[in-house]
This record gives sequence, C-alpha cells and structure tokens, in this order.
Amino acid sequence: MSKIKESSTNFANKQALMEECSEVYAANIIGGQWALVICSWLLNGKLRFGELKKLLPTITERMLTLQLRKLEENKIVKRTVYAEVPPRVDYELTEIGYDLGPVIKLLEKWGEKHKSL
Amino acid sequence: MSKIKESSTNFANKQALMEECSEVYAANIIGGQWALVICSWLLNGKLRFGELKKLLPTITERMLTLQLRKLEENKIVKRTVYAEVPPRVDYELTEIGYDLGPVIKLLEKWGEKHKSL
DNA sequence: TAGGGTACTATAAAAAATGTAAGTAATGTC
DNA sequence: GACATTACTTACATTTTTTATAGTACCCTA
Repeated sequence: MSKIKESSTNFANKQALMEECSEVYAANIIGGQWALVICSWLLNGKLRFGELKKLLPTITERMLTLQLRKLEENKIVKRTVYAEVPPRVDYELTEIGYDLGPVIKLLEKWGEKHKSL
Repeated sequence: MSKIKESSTNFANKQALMEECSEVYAANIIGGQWALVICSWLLNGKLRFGELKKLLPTITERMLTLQLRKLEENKIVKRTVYAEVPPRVDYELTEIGYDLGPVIKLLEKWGEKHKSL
C-alpha cells in the first residue's frame, strides 16, 4: 500500500497487463493480503470497522484501514459514516462487490480441490 | 520470491488465513505479478520457455523462471526437459492447472464488468 | 575460433506490501 | 478531571516481491 511509483517498471508492467487481461485486472483489485477475506465476510452483510477487526484477530488497524480504503476506491465496498460519538462506520459491498460472490466461491472450490492433492 | 521468513508475522498471518479460507489459499497460489497470464496462455496448450518470453515481452527471464518454478512447485504446470542442444524445455498445465480455466474465465468476466463501471 | 541459440543462475538493488507502536478527536460516564 | 469508547492517522521499520544486469553450459555452424 502507500503510493505506487508511476515511473517504475513494475507500474508500467502492471498497467499493460491489466489493460490486456481482465483476469489480471481483477486479480489486482482483489489482491492484497486481506481483501478477499474481508469481502468474504461482507458477503453475509454489512459490518462495522470494529466487527471486522474482531473477525480478523491478527489484522492490524492500519492494514484493515488500508484494505478497506482500497476496496472503497475500487467501488467494491460502500462506506457509511454515522455522525455519532463514539464514531460508527459501516462497510457494505456494492453491487459489483456482491458479484464477487461466485468468483470467491469458485476460487474456494478450486482451492479445496488443490489442497487435497 | 526468495525465501519466506518463517518467523515473520506476515508468514504467520498468511498461513492462518490459507488454512481457514480456501479462497485465500487459491489466491496465494495464483498470485504474483505474472502467474495468471502465464496460466492463461498455457490454457491454449504447452509452450516453451522462449515462447512464453515472446508472449510476455516485458517479463525478465528471472521472473519468468521464478513464476514457472512456483507454478511447478504447486503442481499447476508440468515441466518437461528434452536432452537436446540447444536445450528445450516445455511447460504444460497439469489437470488441476487446466481446472483454473473456469476460474480465470470468471475473473475475466468480473473484471470486464468492473472496468465498464 | 568466433558467434549464435536456449534456458537458465547469481547478485544486487529498487519498489511495494505489511507490520509496530503511538497518538488523535469527540463525547459520555464515574 | 480522569477514563473509556471508536475509527481511525502518522511515522517508522521490516519483509516480500519485482526488476536490472551480467554471466553459464552446451553444441552447431560459418
């Protein structure tokens, strides 16, 4: 996370690949240590920051924030802030976020099969 | 690529997630800058090292080697060496490698849709 | 004997991702 | 007035991934 260096070869390679291959594009969006698990949980409905934190006991707050921000930028989750004190924020999948359901399920199935090799 | 530090928190987190979530497990296997594209190409049939290199003009030989090795370790591709000079090696998907077809296709479809937002 | 082709390997460095630790703001409760 | 609550932010350190560059071995051809 942090900023990407637009001058790096890595950046250029990624860009090129993402343009040509939608799978790579998709993989880049849902890539990242925690993104998939977060989406998995959110498939069951909206959750608060703190609830996610509890579900992912080993994630740091920084990482959770970063991943949620990235998902938000990519329009996979919608962030709702309630003007309360203490603060309350919840996260919910967008339509295309929910569309990840089948993708995740298929990945999961493939993973299961692979594990059993 | 290179060795993973088994003492790092990162390693512990990955392990735990992969055990619990097969999607994450799968994502880790096909993750990495080039793995998915390589698999995509191989879905059409076996290819030689040099052919892959030509198909991925910007990949470095080192990266291609690393990714192929990782895929091989994970039993996604099969490596065949012919005792010739100059050397000839080809790479072909295994059965479970070919099973990635639908996964990739679904990812691709989702990516397309997401792009058009 | 020099050069070409093939599939690599070694080493270093740059870039990106992840983790650690501490702090912030606003309000209600003790 | 001290403290708890919640969802963060910031600065910094470490780990992991990716790129850069230069070799290697082998035989064949010119």
